[in-house]
Amino acid sequence: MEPREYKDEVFGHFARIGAAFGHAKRVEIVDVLAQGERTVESLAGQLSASVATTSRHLQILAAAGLVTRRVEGTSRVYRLTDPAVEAGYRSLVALAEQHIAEVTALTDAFFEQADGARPVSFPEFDEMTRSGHVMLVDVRPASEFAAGHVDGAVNIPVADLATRINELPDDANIVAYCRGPYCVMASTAVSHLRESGFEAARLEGGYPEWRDAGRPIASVKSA
Amino acid sequence: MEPREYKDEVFGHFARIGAAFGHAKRVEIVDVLAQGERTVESLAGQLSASVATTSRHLQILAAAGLVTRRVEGTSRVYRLTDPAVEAGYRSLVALAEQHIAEVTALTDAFFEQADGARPVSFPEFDEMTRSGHVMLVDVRPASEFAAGHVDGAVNIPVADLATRINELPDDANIVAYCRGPYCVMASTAVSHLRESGFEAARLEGGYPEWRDAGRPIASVKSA
DNA sequence: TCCATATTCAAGGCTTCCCTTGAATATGGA
DNA sequence: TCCATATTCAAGGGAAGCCTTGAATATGGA
Repeated sequence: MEPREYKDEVFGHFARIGAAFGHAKRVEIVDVLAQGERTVESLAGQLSASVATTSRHLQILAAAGLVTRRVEGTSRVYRLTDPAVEAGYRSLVALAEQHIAEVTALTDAFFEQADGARPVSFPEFDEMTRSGHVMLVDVRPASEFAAGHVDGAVNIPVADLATRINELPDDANIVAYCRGPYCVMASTAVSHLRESGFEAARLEGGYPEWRDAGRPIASVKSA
Repeated sequence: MEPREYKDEVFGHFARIGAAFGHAKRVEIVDVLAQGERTVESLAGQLSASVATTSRHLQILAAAGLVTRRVEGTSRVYRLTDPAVEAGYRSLVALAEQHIAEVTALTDAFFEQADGARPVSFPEFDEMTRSGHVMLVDVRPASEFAAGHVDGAVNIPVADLATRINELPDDANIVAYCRGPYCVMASTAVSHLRESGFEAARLEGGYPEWRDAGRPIASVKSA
């Protein structure tokens, strides 16, 4: 084999990984799977994409070795192959944040108009906790909460918020979080809560950022 | 802006970075630029690609914020925007090595037939140094050697090897290195040296791996 | 066995990307 | 000023990727 041929093959393999991250829906799949495993249909709903398209994207990710699956009844449950995939995804995001000014501008603008509130940083959250009654709400789906959550948080998935809003004390400051700085669930929850008369704000980072900062976490043991 | 629309935009930006890494030639460009800056023409030669194509790829990388350039006379000298780009590239490579079995298989097979010699690991190199006369040769181009090299190495670019072969002592064990485990220059040099009757082997890692292992390095100060 | 559910496959039309060729632009020096 | 050099741009053909639709496959339960 000629050196040129060898190089094209090796770099071609590297490029396959890059290309796997080269479509918005596939990046979103990785983002969601980083929180826990999912069936095809559940992912399709999350992505607002058809099941067939989602299945195709999952196959591309699987061909690049980024995801694997497990059969459970008639469903196939996909998950990230290993933690290195999430690490790779995070370095991709870091590059995007650093080099594409639009990402931060877009994010600031979206959340500004979505919930009209400045996010609460971790130190600010600590301060709020010391000075008053704060309730921390994890608005992700129950399965993600079970896989790992901020120690002391209460799980109220954003889908259930309307029916469970009576569980919230009137006098508390409510702080909501979800999957991370680009996840909109906490923002949606905050704007609903504010419309219902609560004091509410969104935590700046989500569960992965909290965990990676070495802060206390917990998970639900399966019975 | 609707949440779905926002997500598509943000993940679309992330995907732009992924897509920038989604072509073999572009990955190779990043690999080469990680060793030091280069002009378009010089890159084109290295890639065995036309200047126009290389220029186009560089523009795609620049649009993703991965490279920038500097004008020098009639040339434009491209470089990686910052060290985070190399870090991102390395995590891509790590994913490929871990998940695509073909990469390691291909690499082993290629070097086996290319120089027929097992590469020398860093500990083995230390052992060789202790027990006998070893000459370490950096076969990369002079500009890359100048930007940083293994402390104590001698620079003989692979292109000059034929004319400078008389600089090498007959009785030494020669160990060659270049840009890394996927770089073929050291392998080419080793097979030439062996044909000329020298004892020669290839170091398993290249300069970046040596440096990242915290081993002693040096660089040439510009006069 | 038969049906409902979950996923994958196949065909198509549409868009995007890639490379080649040849022309256009810009810079430095004769 | 004029030319040589280095890079970028523009147009066109060919390949690859994406999404939709509808059919095919596989599993669990009635």
